[in-house]
Amino acid sequence: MLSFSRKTDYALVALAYLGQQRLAGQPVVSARQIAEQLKLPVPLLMNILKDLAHCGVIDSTRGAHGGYQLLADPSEVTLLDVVDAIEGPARLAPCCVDDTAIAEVGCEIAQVCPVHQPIRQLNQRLVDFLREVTLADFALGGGQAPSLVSIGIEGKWGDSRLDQRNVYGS
Amino acid sequence: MLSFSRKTDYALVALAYLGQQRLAGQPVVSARQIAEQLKLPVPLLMNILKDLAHCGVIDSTRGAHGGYQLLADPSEVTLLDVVDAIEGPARLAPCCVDDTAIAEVGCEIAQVCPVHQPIRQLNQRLVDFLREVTLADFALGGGQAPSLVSIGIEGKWGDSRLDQRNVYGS
DNA sequence: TTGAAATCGTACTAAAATAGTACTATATAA
DNA sequence: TTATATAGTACTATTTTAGTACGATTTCAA
Repeated sequence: MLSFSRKTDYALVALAYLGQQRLAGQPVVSARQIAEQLKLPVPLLMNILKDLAHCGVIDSTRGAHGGYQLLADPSEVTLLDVVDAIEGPARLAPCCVDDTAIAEVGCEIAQVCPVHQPIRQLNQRLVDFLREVTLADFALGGGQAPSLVSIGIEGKWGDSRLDQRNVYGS
Repeated sequence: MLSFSRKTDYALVALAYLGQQRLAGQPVVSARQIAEQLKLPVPLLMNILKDLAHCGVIDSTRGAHGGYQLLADPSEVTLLDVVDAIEGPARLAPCCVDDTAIAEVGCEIAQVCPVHQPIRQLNQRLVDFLREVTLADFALGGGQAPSLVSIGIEGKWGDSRLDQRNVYGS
């Protein structure tokens, strides 16, 4: 539906939290602690953090007193990195990326399809956009969110809430 | 997955086709004809066209010799119109639009969530972006695609293909 | 060396959204 | 009156997403 998956959503919240904790002098945080603070299901969050670690967005330390921490500066981590880590390569349509897969499937209207090229161009703009936005834009006190304030919308903090993340049940 | 649904995809192809037909002097086209030309499942395409007509993007004529046609100039129809018609209001997360629904659900981390406001701002940028792009950008010969060529990517037409739309089986 | 706390990897199940179908009613033109 | 077309609605199947489970591995500390 042209929206982030809930997992990407969780990832952003978790990453913002990691950013806060680093500023507070406690860079390494366990999945359990994050989940408890943000009221997220623990095993799901663990999977998300695993993905993020696997893609190099965060660093993981095993064993007792282990946990996760931000690797790079928040302004170095782009929204594209996060989306790619959780949802796979961002693309408006399969044909925007996966040429071989298309060939396999064999789209019959190849000679007719009027939207292939425009959609690829759109996709490129989307990707560029996702690369512009960084974690610093999502972390309280972690930056001035340049690419966000540039649109002239500056709501106040404090009445924040997310959506239907599963904080009301299990 | 931050992508168009297949139905939106079909909608864009169909709309582009309607644009072509109008230029060719045959503005009114039946769903069956569109589906045959573009190798799309007829009943599904009909549902899509119904949605588009319902939202005023296209006009429908019933009865024999009836069909669908573009209402406005392609440069007047935005990508946001199409996405809204097919997928409902575009939003990166539920909390970007639906404040009452959030209240019902009752997100427990309201006082903590660090990403609510940034995501809403992002969403606003996305919506603005979708409003910039028009059908003219998708119709062959229907315009110079200003918002697309502006990124400097101009592939040639002709080797177009879409993705796994169901053109290879039923 | 043992136990607790943590991540790693993988596989599985459940739920939700999407894709696609079916059918009846209504309108229009010949 | 018949053929062709959309309107509306409801249903089913498929795919994707969300969430769970579990055994293995690493680390620290007693």
